[in-house]
Amino acid sequence: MEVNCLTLKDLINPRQSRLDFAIEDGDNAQKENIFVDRSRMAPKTPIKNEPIDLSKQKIFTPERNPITPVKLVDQRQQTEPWTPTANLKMLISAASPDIRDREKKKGLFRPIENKDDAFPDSLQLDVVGDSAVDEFEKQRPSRKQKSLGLLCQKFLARYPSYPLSSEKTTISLDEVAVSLGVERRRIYDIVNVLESLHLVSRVAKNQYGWHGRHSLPKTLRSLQRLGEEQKYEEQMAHLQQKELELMDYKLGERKKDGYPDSQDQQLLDFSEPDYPSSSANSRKDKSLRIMSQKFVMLFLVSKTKIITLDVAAKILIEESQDTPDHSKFKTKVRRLYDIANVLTSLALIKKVHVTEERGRKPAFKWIGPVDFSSSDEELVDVSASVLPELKRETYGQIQVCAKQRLARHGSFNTVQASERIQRKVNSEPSSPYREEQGSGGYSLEIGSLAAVYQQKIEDSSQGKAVATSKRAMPPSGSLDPPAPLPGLSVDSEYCVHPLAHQVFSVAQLDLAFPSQNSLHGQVGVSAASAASDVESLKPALLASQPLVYVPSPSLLMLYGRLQEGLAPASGLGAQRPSRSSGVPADRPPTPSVQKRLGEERKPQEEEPAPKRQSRDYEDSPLALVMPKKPSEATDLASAKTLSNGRSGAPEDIHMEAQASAAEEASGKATANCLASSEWGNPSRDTEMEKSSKENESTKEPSLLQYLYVQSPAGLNGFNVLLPGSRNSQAGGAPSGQLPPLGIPCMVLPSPTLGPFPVLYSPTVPRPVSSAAGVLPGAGPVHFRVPGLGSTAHLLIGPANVVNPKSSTLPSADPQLQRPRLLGLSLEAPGPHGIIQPGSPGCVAHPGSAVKPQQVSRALSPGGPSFCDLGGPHVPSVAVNTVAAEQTPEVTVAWFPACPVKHRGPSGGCCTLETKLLFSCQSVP
DNA sequence: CGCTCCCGCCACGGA
DNA sequence: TCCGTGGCGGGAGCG
Repeated sequence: MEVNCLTLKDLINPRQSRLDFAIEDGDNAQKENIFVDRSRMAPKTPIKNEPIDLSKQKIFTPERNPITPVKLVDQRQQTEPWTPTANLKMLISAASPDIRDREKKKGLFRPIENKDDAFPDSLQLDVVGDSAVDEFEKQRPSRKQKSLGLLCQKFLARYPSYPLSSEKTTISLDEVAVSLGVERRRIYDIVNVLESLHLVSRVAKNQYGWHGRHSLPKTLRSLQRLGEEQKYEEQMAHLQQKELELMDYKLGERKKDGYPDSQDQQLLDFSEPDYPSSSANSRKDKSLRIMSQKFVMLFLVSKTKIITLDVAAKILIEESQDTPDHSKFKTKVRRLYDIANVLTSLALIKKVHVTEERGRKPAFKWIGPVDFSSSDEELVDVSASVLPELKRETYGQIQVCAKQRLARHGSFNTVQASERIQRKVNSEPSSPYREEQGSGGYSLEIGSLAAVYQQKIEDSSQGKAVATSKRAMPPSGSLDPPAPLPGLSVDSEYCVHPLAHQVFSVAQLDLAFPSQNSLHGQVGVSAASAASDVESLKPALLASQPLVYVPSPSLLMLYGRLQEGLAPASGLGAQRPSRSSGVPADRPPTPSVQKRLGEERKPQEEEPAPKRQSRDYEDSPLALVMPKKPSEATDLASAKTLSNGRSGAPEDIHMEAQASAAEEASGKATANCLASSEWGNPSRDTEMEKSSKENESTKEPSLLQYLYVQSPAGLNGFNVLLPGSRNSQAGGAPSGQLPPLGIPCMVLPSPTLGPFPVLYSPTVPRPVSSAAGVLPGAGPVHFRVPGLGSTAHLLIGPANVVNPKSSTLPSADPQLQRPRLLGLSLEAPGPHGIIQPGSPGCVAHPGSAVKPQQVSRALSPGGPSFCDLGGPHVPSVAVNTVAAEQTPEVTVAWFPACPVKHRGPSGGCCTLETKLLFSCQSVP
C-alpha cells in the first residue's frame, strides 16, 4: 500500500485542509469526520476518488450549525446518501417514517445493503469505476473507526490533560460534535463518563468545562472510598461465588444485600457540590455518570483490578432495583461497554479476558493509578503512586502525572525512587510488577523508575504472548536498525520489557526540579490515550495535550509548527512496508530481550501485513529505559552496539537503511516529507555537532531552557519537556546538586501505528570526565520506539548516552562527551551520532536555526529536522517549534509511519518508514 | 454465533 | 411547547 502523509494541519484541522488520499485505519479520526461531513454535504451520489474538500464543510461551523441536533429526517437526508442503499433509505425515511419503520421491520434495508456491498451499484460503478469503488470502500469508516473509544480519544485530544489552572477551557458540545463529525448524542456519552470522573463538568446548557486530570487522583480516591463503603468487593466476591455455583446467572435470584442506593445516588456529589444529585429511581439514577462511577469503584475495590462486564452489570442491576431480566442485563452491558470505551481512552482500564470454565470472558482491567494514599515523602511511596500510571500497558496510554507529586513534595528524585522500586520489585518474585519473560507481562522503566510486572491474568494480548515475544527483530533485509533493545535485558541495568500492550504515551519523569524552579508541578504530562481496545486494535488518536508550563523567563520558548508538507502515512498496514522479511539474521539480539524479539519476529514475516500489524499493535512494548546511573548510560550504549553485532558506522547503517526494502514503500512518503520546504538540512549533522560543541565549550548561560514538546491537539504525538541545556538548568547551581531534569513526555503513537515501545533515558548523566558542566541528572532522553521488531531511538537531552565501545563513537570523541543541548539528541545517526548500530538512529537535520542557543542549534539550525526513528513500523515524529508567548513549545507529533528515506548531509541517511521531524524555528 | 456497540428513537424534564 | 439530555434497545459489524 502506499504510504500517504498527512500534514499535521490535516490532522489537527481536517476541515480546513484537503486530504487527497484515502485515510486508513489509523487515521480514522479524520476518516470518520470526513465521512460524516462529507455525507452531510449530501452528495446524492458518492463521489469516489474525489479529494475530500473539507473546505466545503465550513458551512458546518458551529455558528452555522443549529444548536440543536438536526432532527431525524434531516439527518437522514444529509447523512445517508453514502450509498445507493443509503439513498434509498433516505428516500423512504423522507417519504414517511412509518414506511421507513415498516420497511425496517421487514428487513428491507439489510438485504439491500448486503446486496449493495456485494454488488456495488452498477450506475455507481459506471460513474466511479472499480478503483473508485475501492477507494470508496476504503474511505468508508468501519465500525471500529466510529467507536466511542476512538471518538473519545479524539475528544480528549482536544484538551490538555493537565490544563493550566489559568486556562479555562469550555467545551461546546455542538462544536465538538461538529468538529468530530458525530452526533451530539455521542458526545454526551463521552462527557457523561468524563464528568463522572470530574474531568469535565457541566457549566451551562450545551457547555461543559474542561478540568483535565488534575483531580483525577482525588476523584478516584473518593470513589475507592465509596466503593469500600459499599462493600463492592464483597458483592463481587459473592457474585462470583454464586456464579461458580450456578454456572448461570439467573436474574432475579439475587436479592439486594443491603447496598443502599441512596449512597450511590450522591456519588457525583462527593467532591463536586454542584453536581446534581440524583433521586432514587429517577432517570438520573441510571445515568451513565452514576454507572461510570460505580464501575470505577468496582475496579478500585477489587483486588484483582479485573472486572468482567457481566459481574459489573449484575451488580448494577441489583443496585438499581430494576427488574432483573435479560433485557436489562443486556442493556447494562451495552452501557458498560460505552463507559469502558471512555475509560479505556483515558488509559484507566484496558480490555482483557478472563478464562473461566465457560470459556473466555471479556473483562476490563484497571490500569490506572491505584494508590491514592501516599502522603509521606518516602520516595518509594511517591513512586508507587506514580508507577501505576507508568505501568500502564495500554492501548491507551501511559500517563504519568507527577504533577501532583511535585506539587506535594516539591521535588522528586526519580532515579532514587526508581532504583528503590526496582530493587523492591525484583526482590519479590511474586511481585506483580516483576516481569516474567514470555508471560506477556510488560514493564517499563522510566528513568530509573523501573516497573516490571507480570500480568496475572490472561488477556487478549497476553494470549498472544508468543507473538509478543517475537517482535523485535528488525526485518532482515531491512537495514533498519534492528536493535530493538540492544544490550537491554531484564537483568541489565536497563531493563527493557515488552509490554503486553502498546503504550502510547509516556509521561513524565522527573522530577527533580529544584523547588524554586517554578514548574508549578506542571511537570506532569498527560497523555491522551491512545489506542484502543487491545483486541480490536483500534487506533488511537491520542490526545495529548501539553501541559507543561514553564514560567521561567529564562526558558527558551519554542513553538512547534508542523510542516504542512509533512505527509504522514495513512494506513497502518500501508505504512508498514512489507519489510518484515528483511530481518537481519546476523544481528545478534540482546541476551534476553533481543532473543525473544528475534524469535517473535520471524513468524511475523510470514504473516500478512495486516496481521502483523495487528499483532504489533497489541504487542509492541513500550519500554522506557533510563539509566540508573551515569555509567549505565554508557553501558547501554555499549550494549546496544554489542548486541547489534555490527560495529558499522552510523553512516553505514543509514546507507543500509536506504537500501532496505523499505525504500520503495517509503519512497513516496519520503518525497513528501522532503518536499516539505523545511525539510532536512544537509548540514544537519554538522550543525548539531557544532552546536553541541559550542555548547560544550561555551558554557551556556545559565538559562533554564526547556523544550516544550507539545503535540497538537487532535494529533497523535507526544509532549515532551526537554531540558534545553543542562547548564541552564542548573542555573548556576552545582551540577552535582542539580536534580535530574524533569522531562515529562508523552508519546502518542499514531492511531495507525501500533504500540511503540519507547526507551526513555532522561537523566542519564554520563560519566564523562570531559563533560564538564554536565549535570548528573540531566541526561539525554532516550526514546526507543520499537516498531515491529525495529527499534526507534530518540535521544532527547544531552547526548551523554554514548557507547564508548562503539567503534563509531569513540569515547574520546568530544562530541560524545559533551552534553547535548536540548537534548534532542536523537540517537542521531550520523558520523558522530549516538546511534545504536543497527538501529536507525534519529537524525536531526539542521532546521531553521533555533535561536536559543543549544537547543536550536542542536536541533536543527536551519530548518526542520528530520529524525528517523527507525523501524519500519515506527511512527514518525514531527517536531515543530515556534516561538510562543510564554511557553516554550515544541510540537512533536507522531506521524503514521511514514516511510521516508532521507539522506543526511553527512551522507548518512535517515530512512525508515518513520521519521522524527524537528522543525525548529529560531526564537529570539 | 456471540460479542460489541453504533445508531438514533423518543421520553424526561427544565426553561 | 421547545429542546437539551440521555436512556434504551434494535440490529449491524466483526471475529
